[in-house]
Amino acid sequence: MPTYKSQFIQAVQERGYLHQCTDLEKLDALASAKPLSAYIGFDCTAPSLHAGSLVSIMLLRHFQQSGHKPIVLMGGGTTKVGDPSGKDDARKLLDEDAIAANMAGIKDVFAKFLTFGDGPTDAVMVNNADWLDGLEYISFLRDYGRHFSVNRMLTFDSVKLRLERDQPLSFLEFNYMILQAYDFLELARRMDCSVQMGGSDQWGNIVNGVDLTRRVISREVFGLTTPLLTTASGAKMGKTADGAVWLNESLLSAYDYWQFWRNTEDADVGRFLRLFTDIPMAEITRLETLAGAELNDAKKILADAATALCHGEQVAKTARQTAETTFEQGGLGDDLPRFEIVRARLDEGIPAFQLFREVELASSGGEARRLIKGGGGKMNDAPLPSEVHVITSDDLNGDGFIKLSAGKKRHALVRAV
RNA sequence: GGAGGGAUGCCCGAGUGGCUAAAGGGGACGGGCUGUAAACCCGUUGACGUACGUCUACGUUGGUUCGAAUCCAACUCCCUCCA
Repeated sequence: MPTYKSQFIQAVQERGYLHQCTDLEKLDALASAKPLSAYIGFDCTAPSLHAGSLVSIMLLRHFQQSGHKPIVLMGGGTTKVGDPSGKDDARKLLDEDAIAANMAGIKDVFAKFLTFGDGPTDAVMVNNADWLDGLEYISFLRDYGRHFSVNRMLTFDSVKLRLERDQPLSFLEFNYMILQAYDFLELARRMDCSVQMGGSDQWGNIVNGVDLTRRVISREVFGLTTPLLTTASGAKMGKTADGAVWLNESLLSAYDYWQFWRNTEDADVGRFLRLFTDIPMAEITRLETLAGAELNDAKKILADAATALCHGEQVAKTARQTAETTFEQGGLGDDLPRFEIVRARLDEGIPAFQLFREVELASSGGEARRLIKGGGGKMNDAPLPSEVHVITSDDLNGDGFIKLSAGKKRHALVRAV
């Protein structure tokens, strides 16, 4: 493994963030010589970022820790166009209100990973709507459109793959890469930004920005991409039972977030420790030599560290305690979802399938029935004899709770009020 | 503007008048094995009802028929070729 002069490239290399770079040696030399600015763009297509974006966020974090200035670019403008990369269908167009709401949800996360402020290496956040919204069509085409070759644009994966599969690509989406390229130029001008980073699916877009910046202002800027993350068994990274692994606690509880990392596949533990925690390399190297069941300890450390970054130390600790009481002692952790049921109803009795739906362990009565019939529904850790079994206040345990479980991992607590 | 092809459940994809809540696969969920892992094996996978059952569904709207995802008409969107 080669060694690099700059702390940043060294970290990027050894922790597994590097997929492609437009000129690694030169960027390394530059990064060791002076503080740089680098940006990553985030589109506002959802009310929160999810684990898939975490690689990018962590990359900015390392960048800052290495003494450089990270720029978070909110795609308030580009989101209106829609990135065609890696998709067969055009995303449905979001209106301005939805974009603004999404952006508000996304913004908060960054404060946990980066230090914002006015200092030389403090992170800043900008919104490309600031310069994209006011563009004038004809002058934009004349000034910048002439630098883009359609012949070349057609060869980029984001476009080529669509066309090859006979999937529609609107002219609107076709323009996305031009706007993203323009973003880079604009940031180079405004903030002396010299690096754009992003996921490997952004390579084409990034290269376009590098080219455009060179052509228009004759400045050399760099692109660096991270590998596309999948789990060792090939699944897309960032899914839980209920969907995406959101970073906002309002969409995914810290306990579920902790659980997500705790359930990492064996083969991914080392890789994830490098990418998603600040744990020193020497320690990681030691942790990943653990074998068999001992690897579970490494998974807990991974979950602790990742959760602490996103939700705070204390929250991570509580999540861990809940997991340990729930799984290792069969108890009731504090973080399990709780539901209150009116005592009178419970005295009367509620059919099991009905209660399962109410505590959100099943999304419909039918699903709850199937779950219980298939032996996956438990009350107070005992399998339910039938989906119509009536649950009453007699089932409350010594602490005044009824514990309901769907499978081994999903639990909820019911209390009478 | 003209000619042809297409739209099916979370996704892909079969199905050309009743036996179709719709083959098959993927995904997801549950069970088994384990270490809260992977791989593998088994099961489930529209909603509501304890159940015989009822309702909603094959792009949209109408029509033919005892009966339509399947036939007809119009419309919407997409693809291909021509102008």
